[in-house]
Amino acid sequence: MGSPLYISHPHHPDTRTAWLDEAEDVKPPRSLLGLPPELSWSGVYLPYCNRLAIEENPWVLRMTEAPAPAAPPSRTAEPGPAKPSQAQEPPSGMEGQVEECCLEQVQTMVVGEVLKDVDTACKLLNIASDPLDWSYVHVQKWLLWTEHLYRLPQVSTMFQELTGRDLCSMTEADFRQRSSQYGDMLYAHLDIWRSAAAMKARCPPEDSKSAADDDSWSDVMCDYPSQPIHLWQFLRELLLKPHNYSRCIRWLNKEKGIFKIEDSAHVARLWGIRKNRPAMNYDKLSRSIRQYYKKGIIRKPDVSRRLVYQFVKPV
DNA sequence: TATAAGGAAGGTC
DNA sequence: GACCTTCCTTATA
Repeated sequence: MGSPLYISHPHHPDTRTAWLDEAEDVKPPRSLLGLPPELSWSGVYLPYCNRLAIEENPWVLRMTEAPAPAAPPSRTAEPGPAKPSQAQEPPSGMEGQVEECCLEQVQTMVVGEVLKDVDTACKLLNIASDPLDWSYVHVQKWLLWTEHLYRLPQVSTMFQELTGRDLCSMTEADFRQRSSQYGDMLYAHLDIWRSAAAMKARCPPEDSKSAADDDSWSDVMCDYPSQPIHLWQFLRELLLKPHNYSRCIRWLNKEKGIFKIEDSAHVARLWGIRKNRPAMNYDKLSRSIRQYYKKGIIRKPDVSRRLVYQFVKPV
């Protein structure tokens, strides 16, 4: 694998370890999200990398390469932020090496998760991972996706007729000018994507593959190269990413291929984004699923239940 | 009211 | 023609 990333915060040195120490249920300051007080945290659904982006927001998330492995344990990508361990008794000898090793492993793991999440979104949206390669349509897809993930109001209209290159050339102030409330969040999110793209470009192919391939996801994609995705494939892809999508669709019995759509509107919206069908809803999506009955791809389980379907050929 | 089932017509590739 | 998408009616929990 290439050089590990060091994710630091220019003004809040504790933030990095703060979110590393958090459990699954990370709750960034409400004010940073611009969340109305009536919106409960249970309504905020964010994949790992997006929680990361929001956790840092509206500050700047910096992803920089760590120095060479031989660097001292207290190394940082830039001067200033001191790690929490420095405020305590400095570890020495074996203990310090173990701590440093663990920290690097965690950092590598986190970066891997970020890369995987970006990779997942790229495949679901069918867009390039590098924002510089995005067309107008790709930018709108990414914006719709971001709106969806962050439960933002419609902000994509503020960024119309922009290519990815246009977007990348914009400053944070430009983003704020177009959306005073969410511009900084979008800017931070885009920054993560750009950093991830830069990382992928630097990593050897086998490394980027290992970072972005923890299950049969890539198998699904490789089985159907450059073909329009089918609904059943899309659903399976969501199911194969429980880390990100278990709140909207999940296996009830993976061996038998039985799954349940937990949030029909959410899944329909994801499918609509993927297919550029803004008017997609569960009524239409379910009609498409039912077309699979005759084809022997999906059926209702023996004991029919609402929103529960079964792949005829389990994964 | 939301979901399920399926007919019918039309669009896109 | 395959694969949806859209719209529709009817049935059910």
